[in-house]
Amino acid sequence: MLALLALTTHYNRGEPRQIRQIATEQNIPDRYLEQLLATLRRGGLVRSERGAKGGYLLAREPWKITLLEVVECIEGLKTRSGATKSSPKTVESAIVREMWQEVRQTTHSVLQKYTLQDLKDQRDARQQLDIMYYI
Amino acid sequence: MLALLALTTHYNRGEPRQIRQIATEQNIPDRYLEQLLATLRRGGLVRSERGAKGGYLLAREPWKITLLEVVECIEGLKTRSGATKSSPKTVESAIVREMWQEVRQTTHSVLQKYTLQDLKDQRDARQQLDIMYYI
DNA sequence: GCTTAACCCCAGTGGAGAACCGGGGTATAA
DNA sequence: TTATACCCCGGTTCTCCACTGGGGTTAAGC
Repeated sequence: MLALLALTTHYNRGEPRQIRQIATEQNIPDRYLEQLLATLRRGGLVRSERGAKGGYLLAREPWKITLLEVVECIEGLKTRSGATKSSPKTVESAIVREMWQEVRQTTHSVLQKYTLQDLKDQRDARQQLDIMYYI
Repeated sequence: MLALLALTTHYNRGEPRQIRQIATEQNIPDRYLEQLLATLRRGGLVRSERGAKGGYLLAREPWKITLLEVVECIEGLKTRSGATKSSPKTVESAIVREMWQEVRQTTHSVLQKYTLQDLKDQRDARQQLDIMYYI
């Protein structure tokens, strides 16, 4: 999220952002961040440019990338416990499962209502506030 | 959850329910269930009677026990990553943290709106439906 | 009182996933 | 041609969860 927020910030510049920079700014180990960004690239959320002066860019406009997409991309759309006919053996387990499904659904709807742009806007507003308080 | 649902079912009988029975009915390893119930007891959600003919009972009426209480009891009200002055270093991380906090809050509100009684009612309704379809 | 059924406490094991590190390879600007 | 930065793959460490096992203590029933 921090990395994508960083990419969002530099989105309008049109030029790629390097792993190293993001890593040092956001205190993320760079080799680790590399893997995360690779996953996001395979998921079609960012694109990369290789070679010197290369780096990463958002693949789409930041207001078209929801946080839900981000989460599902990096944690891989888990259909856990082998969804293939893992039958809800008892009525009780089915009820409990559905209850958890509802929980899951609400978190999805929260994550879906925010985009990277929203995050950036919030951050900008917060920074403005901090400056005003500082004065 | 399954164990508590079982206890809810037998709540009106006033007599305790044994770990073994619940375990076999709900396909839970009994030694494991023992620990979970011990945790729930320490959290004040169930009470136990020792000795022969002992077992577990709900500590309160099932409509006064929310699923949120259950979850927080067994997973221990985590203030993760050492909440003690783990300062939100950057503005970005603060924003992201607050976003996750909102997700967390919505799951809490979902879990809070359901009680064990609700779960039991749902199960009873489901069972009735199953019978009708069977006929 | 003795047995037995049940809870009680504590200490460990195994697997999964997340975070992270390292060693090389490949594309591209200068 | 070289330096930069992405690319791929494999391994390590840590933590949590589910689960197991070895003993204790309480209390009902004979």
